[in-house]
Amino acid sequence: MRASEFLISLLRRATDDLGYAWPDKALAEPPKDKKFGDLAANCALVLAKETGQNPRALAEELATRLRAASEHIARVEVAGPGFLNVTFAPSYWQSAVLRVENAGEAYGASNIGEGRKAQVEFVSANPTGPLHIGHGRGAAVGDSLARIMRFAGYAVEAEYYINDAGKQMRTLGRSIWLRVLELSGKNALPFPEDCYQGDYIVAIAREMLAADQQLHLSTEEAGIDTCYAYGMRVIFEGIRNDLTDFNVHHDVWFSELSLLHKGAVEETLERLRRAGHAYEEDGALWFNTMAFGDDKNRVLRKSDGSLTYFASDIAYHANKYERGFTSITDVWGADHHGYIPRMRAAVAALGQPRESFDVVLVQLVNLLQEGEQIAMSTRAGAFETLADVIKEVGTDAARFMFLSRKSDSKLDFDLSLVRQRSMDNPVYYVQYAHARIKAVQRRAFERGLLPDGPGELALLTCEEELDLLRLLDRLPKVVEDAALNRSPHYISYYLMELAGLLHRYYAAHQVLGAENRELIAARLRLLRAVGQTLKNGLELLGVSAPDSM
RNA sequence: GCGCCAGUAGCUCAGUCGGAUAGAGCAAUUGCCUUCUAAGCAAUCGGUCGGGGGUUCGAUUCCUCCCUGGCGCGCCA
Repeated sequence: MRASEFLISLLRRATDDLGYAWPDKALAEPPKDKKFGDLAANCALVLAKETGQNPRALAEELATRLRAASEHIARVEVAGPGFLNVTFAPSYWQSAVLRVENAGEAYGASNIGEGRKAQVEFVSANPTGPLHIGHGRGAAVGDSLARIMRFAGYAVEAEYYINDAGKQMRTLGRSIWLRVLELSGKNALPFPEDCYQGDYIVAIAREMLAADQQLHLSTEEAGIDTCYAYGMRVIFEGIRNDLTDFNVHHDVWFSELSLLHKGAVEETLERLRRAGHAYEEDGALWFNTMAFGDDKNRVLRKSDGSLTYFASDIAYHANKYERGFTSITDVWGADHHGYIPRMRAAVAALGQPRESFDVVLVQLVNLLQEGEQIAMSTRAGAFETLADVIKEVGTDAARFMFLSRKSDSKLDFDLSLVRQRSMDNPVYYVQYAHARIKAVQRRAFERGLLPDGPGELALLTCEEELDLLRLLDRLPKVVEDAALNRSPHYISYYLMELAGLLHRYYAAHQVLGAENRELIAARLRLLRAVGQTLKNGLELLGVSAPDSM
């Protein structure tokens, strides 16, 4: 059991003995200042507030009981307004190594998800052009979130929703078709503004013409259809390749068209109508989202008979619930935030609990070079696409950069910084810690010092070692928090801190140069546990843990 | 005009279901490589947590009013 859980279990017993119910808001966390001990518990403060008691007196009573409660408790002090500052015996922290060794690759995993079926949907970019850097951030966040939730005990499926129906797909076909005509010298008209401008459209047109030199002789209708089918396939292949290169995995690729073919959208509209949430007005079909807190009601079917995106999005989410997910997380670009109230309204109208649906907003990415903004124009400039960025800085550096910020805040992505090997670019700092450990292990092996030696963990008593042990102990809690708050960046910050402690330890103490073999063996065990923990954390971010750098 | 997000050290950012003297990296200054990887370590410097009120024993955190920036407010997709 990790330390904070252990402490809370002791405190629960103590409060029980005193005849109080355990306050759920009470926490046991490392204090800001180490001089306050290993963990600070605020339960006396919370309890005093609830019961109108003197917090310090209550804390004293709890402290007395706590001191007698376990041999692992070395010291308990009442401080400030009524904190319980608790210091554990080193033996407790040393046992963290055992917990890492026993769990191995699973260290940090937990079961707070209780096996609930959870879906994380992310990227879901329309297959009308290559992924750009903003999609990359959503991809990193969604993919990492799926990994983290899986590790925290959810049964996670990662999904990509393909908007393969609707007007923009026809626009794609038309864009390519017009380029085909242009390249064949048949059309001197200026290229329309509402068509896709990117160079990739021209490239696809050229490719198609090379394969079929008679293509431009088709009728417009057939030409557009051909171009659409071909273009979508090429672009979609490109998207899948980019995601693979970016170490991003989706379990399910869900087609909007398949929903329409099944009649699921009509069915959903009928369902809303029967439930009294949809009504006809001005020749259109409306959804009364205001009844669920939205600003205004929204159109489902326009007066010209065509469906809105919102209609198929509702059907899509209804479908998610039909597939048995009880936790649904959508990762959206922040420019879609205005969509949240109506989607929440839809979830409520479908009779699903509010907490079953989450949206993680990912803010736009500001692409810089040497501190200067690179214009994200429609022109296909250098480094605009995700593929270019990966090529330029690598998957590890790009993912770590995306995941080391709260997703809902703007991100300056400076190519020159992400390329740099400095603390401005912490991915190397963390990876280097792992590589250093591996280097020591290799050297130990060469010298015949087995990394698997028993090593008396009780010898790990210096301050740097205890700092590492205390932090190892916390990983499971960090993963839980990251999963519950849908915040992959918690993992990044944890890893930077752990890497920092490792580097400090490395500089302060010789592992292989320790006084005796027992101490060497104990330190090798500690290093191995730290290495495993770094690796597990990096895996959650989808970043590699290299053995050497 | 309305709504969402943000404003924390010179820069980039954590922290915010109320807690103790607000943290990290970078930058700046100064040390540390004949010893396990210097992509590293140590030390110094650096703050009215955008501003004003309020609630509280206690507010960067909660409420309220402003200021600044980004985004969004279609029978668009």
